[in-house]
Amino acid sequence: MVLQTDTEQKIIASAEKLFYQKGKAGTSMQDIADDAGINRTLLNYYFRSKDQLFEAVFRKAMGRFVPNLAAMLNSDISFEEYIPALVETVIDTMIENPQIPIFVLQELSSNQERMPQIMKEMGIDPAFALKKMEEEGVIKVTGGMDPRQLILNLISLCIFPFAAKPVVLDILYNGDNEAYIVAMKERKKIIPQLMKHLLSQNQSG
Amino acid sequence: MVLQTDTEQKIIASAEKLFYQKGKAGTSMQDIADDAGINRTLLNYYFRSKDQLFEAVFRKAMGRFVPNLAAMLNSDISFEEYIPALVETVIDTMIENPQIPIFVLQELSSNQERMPQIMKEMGIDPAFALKKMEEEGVIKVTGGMDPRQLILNLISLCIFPFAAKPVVLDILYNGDNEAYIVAMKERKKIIPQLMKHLLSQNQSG
DNA sequence: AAATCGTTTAACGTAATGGTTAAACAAGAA
DNA sequence: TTCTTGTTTAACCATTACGTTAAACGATTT
Repeated sequence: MVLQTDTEQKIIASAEKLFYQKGKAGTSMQDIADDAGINRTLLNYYFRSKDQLFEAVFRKAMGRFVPNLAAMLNSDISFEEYIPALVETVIDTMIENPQIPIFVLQELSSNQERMPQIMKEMGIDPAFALKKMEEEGVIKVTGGMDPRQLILNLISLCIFPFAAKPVVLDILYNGDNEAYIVAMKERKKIIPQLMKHLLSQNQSG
Repeated sequence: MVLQTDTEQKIIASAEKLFYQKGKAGTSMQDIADDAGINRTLLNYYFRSKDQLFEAVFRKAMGRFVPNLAAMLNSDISFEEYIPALVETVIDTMIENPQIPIFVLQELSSNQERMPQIMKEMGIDPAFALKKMEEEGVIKVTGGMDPRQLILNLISLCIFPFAAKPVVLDILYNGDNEAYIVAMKERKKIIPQLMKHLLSQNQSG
């Protein structure tokens, strides 16, 4: 069952598309079947229930960007050095899947119990990561600024413009998707610069 | 009908709570009725349909933070001067209603047609605002950096930490809501500082 | 040809949802 | 008291959703 059949892939693709757009409750099994061009019962053949299908989609979505963050939090490399590469991969991932952030956040917000467990599954141990940051002197480096604020800034700058894509696209870029993408790619440079300043400025201050 | 009856307020309160948390499709009229402690039919007495009830909640939510942004975009005061006050009010609003961002973004993402119209209703004319920014020399001030990137940074830093509250709270603050709030309030200072640097640095460079 | 296995479909049952209708109820006005 | 008006409820209808069951189909194997 490791190798997915054609139909199975079509189902997942349609489920992703629709769940991302309309959410779990807003998408019916029929919708997914129609989009995949198959009969509805077939869904239950591959995934016993809507819950299971959704779970598959959700975990796949989480798996797309959590590892990046986990890698940073758990990395040996210094925080500062890690930033450019992290930003690059995160933004590239987001360009390909701009709907994932709000999809995940919406689900986590309506189903908060599940998050801690998932985080651990995905290999994030926040307490450990924070302790390590302190040991590595990130706090010193930032001249006393809470490193959590630093992380928050970084993540916010990377992800929000995608979470708010419909709004941003419409208001700031007049619906011109090309221009939007170009701008997002520009941010690969802008954000590390900004972060670098944040670190170096406080270091000397 | 301007003055809301007690029951009507209870309904709105429950509808907000549930729509924010579970989304439109994820919330049934029964859920809302139960939460408000009334009979389900009563909902249709006050709001003819679920659509109308949702519409009321949605517009109220939009009305909570769009005006702030609109005010900035349309303000006479210079961009730079405007920032601290804007950040303060936005963050205060978000602290009170942390679920609004993803609620609104989710709805806009699954129902994109409605946004342009709503924006105009709310008094935002993006083309005008951008043109005005150029005239005011924001581009000059930022030394060529696209002012849209500036806005994007500002908004991202203000809103994302709330949009991702469940995650942030759990991972960075160990579920300690007090600490989370304190951190969010700290950002009222952090963000304007950061923006100020962004402007002044590029101005002299 | 017969059997087997993976795939696909049609039809069914149950439960939940949204919305309507008509009736009960309470309080104040005539 | 009676009437009226705003509020609340119970019962009902049509639609939709999810999941199951049993049967059909097709290709490969025996």
